Amino acid sequence: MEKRRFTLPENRKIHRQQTYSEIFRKGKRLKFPEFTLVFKDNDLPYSRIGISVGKKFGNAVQRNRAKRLCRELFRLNQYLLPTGVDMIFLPRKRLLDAKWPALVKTILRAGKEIEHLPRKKIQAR
RNA sequence: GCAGGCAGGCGGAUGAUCGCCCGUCUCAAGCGGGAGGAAAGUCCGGGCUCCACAGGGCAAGGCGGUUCGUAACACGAACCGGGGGAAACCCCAGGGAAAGUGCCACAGAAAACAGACCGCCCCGCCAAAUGCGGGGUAAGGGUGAAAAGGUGAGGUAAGAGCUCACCAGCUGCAGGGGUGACUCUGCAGGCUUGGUAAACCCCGCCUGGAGCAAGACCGAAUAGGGAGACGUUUGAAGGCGGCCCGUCUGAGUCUCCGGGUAGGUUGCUUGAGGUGCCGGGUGACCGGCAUCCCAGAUGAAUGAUCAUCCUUCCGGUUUGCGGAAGACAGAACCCGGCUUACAGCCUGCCUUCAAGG
RNA sequence: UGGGGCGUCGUCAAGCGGUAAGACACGGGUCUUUGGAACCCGCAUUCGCAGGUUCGAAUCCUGCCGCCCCAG
Repeated sequence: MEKRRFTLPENRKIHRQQTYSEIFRKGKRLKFPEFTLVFKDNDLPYSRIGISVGKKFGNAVQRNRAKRLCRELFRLNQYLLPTGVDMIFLPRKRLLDAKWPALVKTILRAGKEIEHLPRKKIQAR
């Protein structure tokens, strides 16, 4: 079995404001108790991650923790999630009180739902 | 021991696995480093950078006991003065109200060039009392946050700093102490001049403006500016081609310069630096020597998971065990302060009370 | 980073040193067979919070807290 590396290079992150607005405009949304996920197909051989946490969420410590948890969720489960998808995490307040196994469960369920949706689109074409 | 005051410190620990950012010439590996006492609020003061600037004044804003400390401060230290507390100790924007102007509600006679409601006293009118009129007075009354020195004696028609003694306070002078704020003692004076300047104001002192998104450098694509060269029946340039010839298209093409957007680089971390020892100073702090290099991100790193231990709580209670929680809070150019938030714990000194020796 | 503004009853608000207006809403009452309307009465001892100045502070000063808006 090939040894997999759980790294997160710079090009797996979404940086540009334009990309964010595009995903928000054209992407689909999935709501979970801990966070909302906005996602859209990209034409790349890998998936990318973006995180958006507003000022209302809390102070800097709480915002940072939310971002780091989301990033770890994506990084550690990147081979179990569909490829070629841009996804933006919108954390909710409950994320900070959630337990790690529950979060993993949620992200895997999200991955399955995403995988089913684009296939329908491909078949329709 | 209880209660309290002051000063200072810590801010969970260790390991494993998977990651992130920076440095080590580049990539990988390896190695080294990777949030705080407040990093916070952005309330002051500086450094640094750019712009402006002969000198002086005004305006505006800030500060306000004194002397030190400091790069500087609105900060700190010591002291002085005032206030609070039984004490340790704490608090104070703490210059000027005998330069001027304003304000002081209600109550009260009167709230500030002093004044007269009730009183008290004298005189006149009336036979007398009451009453009325004229005058003197500021002791007593009541109002108020605040009422024109206090007490006693003399004095008087009644009284009054009108006079005297003592006390409080003011001004001036002299002397002693202190660098000084100030304080102590003595003498003289007028007898006493309300509060408010975080009301206007006066006096003294301070302040040029912006901010690292400062500033510097590199710089696409597209559009456009300036200069020059070669060209438009004597054909520049481009296509075909390794190149020349040739042939086709054909009116612009090429070079240089300057500005400059996206973006990138730099500023960017060695500094009024930390730690230890010694010395000076009551202290803030300063000096010397040794030693250390300790985050530099930029759509923004410093994390996650799992163990073991520590602290606290709950169930349980002999131990064990099971479960939960671990404050406030995240660097953004860098320092010095101030202010605010903070679970729990530790250390030293001091005060009061209680008990014992 | 720099600058500006606002917090007063449940809501909208006036007041800017001397007892905190008013409107709507709400509660009670009068009137009416009942409801509405009208009228009367009631409704802010934390004026965002904490200190200070003053005899006295919503108002003046200082420090916090929250919200909103600009500029680059």
